[in-house]
Formats: sequence, C-alpha cells, structure tokens
Amino acid sequence: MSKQAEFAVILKMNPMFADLGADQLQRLSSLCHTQQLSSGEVLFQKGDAGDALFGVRRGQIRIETGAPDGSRLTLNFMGPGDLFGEVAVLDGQDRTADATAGEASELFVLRREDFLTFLEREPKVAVRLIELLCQRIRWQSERMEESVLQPLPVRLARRLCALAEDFGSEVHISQEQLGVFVGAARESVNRQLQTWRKDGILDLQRGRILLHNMPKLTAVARND
Amino acid sequence: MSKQAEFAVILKMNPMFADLGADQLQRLSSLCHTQQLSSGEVLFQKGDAGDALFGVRRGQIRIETGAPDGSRLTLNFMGPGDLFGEVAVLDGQDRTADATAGEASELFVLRREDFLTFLEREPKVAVRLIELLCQRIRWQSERMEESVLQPLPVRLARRLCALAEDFGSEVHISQEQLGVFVGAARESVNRQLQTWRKDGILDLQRGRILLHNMPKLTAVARND
DNA sequence: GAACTTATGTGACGCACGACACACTCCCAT
DNA sequence: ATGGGAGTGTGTCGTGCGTCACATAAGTTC
Repeated sequence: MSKQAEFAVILKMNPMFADLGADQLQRLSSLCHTQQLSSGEVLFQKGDAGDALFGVRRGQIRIETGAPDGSRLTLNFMGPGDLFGEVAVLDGQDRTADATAGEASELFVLRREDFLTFLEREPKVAVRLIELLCQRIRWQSERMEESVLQPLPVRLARRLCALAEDFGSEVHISQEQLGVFVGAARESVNRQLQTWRKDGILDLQRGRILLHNMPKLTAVARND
Repeated sequence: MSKQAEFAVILKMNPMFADLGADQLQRLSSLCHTQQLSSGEVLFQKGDAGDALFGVRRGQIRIETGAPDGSRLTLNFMGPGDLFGEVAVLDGQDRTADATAGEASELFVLRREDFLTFLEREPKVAVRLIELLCQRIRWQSERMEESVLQPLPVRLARRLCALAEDFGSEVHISQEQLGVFVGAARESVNRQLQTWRKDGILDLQRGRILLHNMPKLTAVARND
C-alpha cells in the first residue's frame, strides 16, 4: 500500500474525516509528508504554533504536560492509526501540551497551510467539515457534563477502558497519573482499584495494572 | 436603521461572527427574514429539524425542556440582541430543546439552506468559521471541566450573573429551576441564597431574586 | 548493601452536598 | 372561603471523596 493510501485509511478512521468522499480523501492525503522521530525526541512543546496535523504510522507518541512543580504528567498516548492535532491544524492556536516520542516513530504530517488551501478550493468539504465540528461541539457539551457528574468508579472504569485500547490488558501507568486523568485523589484511586482487585477484575503492580475482566469493567463504565 | 443593518449588528455581537468583514457581514445579513410570534407561541420543539438561526429583535424567547415527569424546566432566556441556534443551523441536527415566546416577539431568521449556499460561495468565510468553531471547541473543553469542578457557590454566582444580563437586577426564576441550571439540589441552592441574603448581597421573593450587590457576586463568581 | 527516592496501601477525619421530612406561605380555582 | 398546589425555609442524616498522616515495598545510586 502506498504511503498516501495508508494515510487515507487513518484519516478515514477518524470521525472528523470519516464521511469524506473517496476522491476528496485521496486529494487530502496526497498533501501529507512523513516525519521520523527517534525515541525520546520532542515533536512539539506547549506554546508552539499549532501548524500541523499528525497521524501515527508506527511507534508511540506521548502527550504530556509539565506540572508547575516540575514533574511531568502524561495525558494521553497515541499509537499507530491515531490522529492528533486535528483542532490545532484548523484554528492555528498554540499547542496546549507537549508531545514526545515514547519510542522510535514515524508520523504522517499534514501542514496547516496545505490543509487550508485545500479547503478553500473545496468549499463543499469545508461546509462538511463545519457540520462535523458542530457535531463535535454538541457531543462535547453532552458528554462533558455527564461524565464529570459520574461517581469516581465510573470515571475510573472509563479511563481504564480507554487506556486498554492503547496498551492491551497490561496498562502501564502510575496510580498518581490515573488520578490526574479522572480528576481524583491518588488515595481514592488506590482504594477503588483495591476493591476491584479483591473482585478479581484486575491486578496491581508497581506502575502497572493488569486487566483480567474487561467485560465487568465496561459494565461499570456504562453505569447500568 | 434598516432591518438588515440591525441584524448585522446582532451578528457582529456574537463571537462566532464578530470577526467577519463588513462586506461579508452585509451579504450574510441580507439573507435574513423576520418572524413575528405572539406571547406563548411555540417557535420550535425538541426533535424538529435545526433548519435556521434566530436573532431576537424584540421580546423574549424561553429555551425549555420537558422533564420526563411532564414538568417544564427553563434552560435559558434569549432577549433582544441574543442569537441562538448557531450550531443547529450549521450541522442541521435536530433541536435538543423547545423554544417558546415568553412575550410577543420579533425574530430575525437565517435559514440553513441560505447560509450553506453563502458559505460555499465564500470559502474564505467558511475557513474562518472553521477556525471559530475550533476555538469554541477549545474553549468548551477548558471551561466545562473547570466549571463543574467549582463548588456550588461559585457556580451559582456565575449563573446569577448570567441571568442578570437578561433580567437586570430583578431575576425572575424559581430556586428549583436555578438548581437545574447549576446542577444542584433545590435545598442547597436555597441555603446558599439565604447566606447571601444575610450578607445583604440579595433579597428573595417568591419566584424572584433581587440582586443588590453585583460586585460582590461577581467576586464570588471569579472565585478569587 | 545502605541511603534515597518513588509508588503503593490504609486508617482517621472532615466537609460539601444530596436525600428525606416537614412546616409555612402565597396564589389560584371551585 | 377553603382546599390544593406551587414555591420556599430548615433540620437531620448519610455518604463520597479529599486531606493528612504514616507504613511498607520496590527501584535506584553510590
């Protein structure tokens, strides 16, 4: 498969581009470049101009933020097939977090300039994109309120399920960071994990969580 | 002032259209219609197609939702100069709430079809709009989390300040509805209002709140 | 391997806020 | 005028979760 075709597949998997026509998708993906990163290399930092959209071809990118006290907190992991910076490429605002390669990686890069030119030449796509952005706005307003109002076990289960998508059943994260993810105290996270461990849903190790019973976890996440 | 010019002023006041050029604004507002509503008349209902954007020329529109138990809860009030349905007109999704005229009203109406045609002819405006929508997405993600995590007094003060924009210092709303607005129990709302009453910040009447000290209230809202 | 550092486990306590229960008051309809 | 239904004011209680305070264990550095 050609590089472009590979990128088109990744774009297609993202809700924001999922409904674009095959021809438009093809033209869009023909604008992409690729970029190599060695392990630990910095892709961008907080405050950089948001001048590109990235897709992960191989490797892993960590989205992290520097806490005021100097410690670093990981906010997200992007693996092969993941797309990030969709919003930044459209509005050109500064990056709000840092991105570094967790391992040697290869990225697809779609530059803001190229993308905007494409949109001006394809007003139908622009209008379609506007609709998709609006849906995202709706989706956000619905989800956000709902999810913050959920009790901690639900929020925690949801986050663990999301992490399992990136890591598989062996999630590599500290309970402290998990607490930041779900907006809870580390101790509360630990207590909830302990009750789940006693139920055989998971096992705990230093810096790692082993998920044994995803069905039960997703049931908690659904909150029914 | 002509009807179109009046509408242009309203559009300009909304962040979503604030940065459009005068010429584009003029062409956009020339597409508008007007609509009269008598007091109590229904503008649209939940589930209707979102096929237009509205601006209030005079009167008041209540955005409300029917609770499962049949009671009606007011979510928002739109007064002269307010714009609503910006997102619906762009993505065409169904209305998620009802809108009825609280008093005899006159509205500016911009139909989805006309707006989309305009956008396709003006790709630069479409791209600009995309940027604005993205900023809104960012703004939403930042605000939402923050605001739900705030303690009740802060959320309540913010909502009261917002309502004061529509009502002036005599806010006409039940404590029950206020509770729904800020996601809190009616009793908790009452208790907080009582302590503020004792501090002379406001006074309470049946179905009404009289705001006496907006500076103090905004200070609470800022949470500093 | 001794001293540190980082991650984890657990108890005690406090606070904010929701849930329930009831009293009171105003307005409206018959 | 009288009964009923909103809207309001307050007390009590339970609970989820944050905070503080330590203890333990697992790495890391010399």
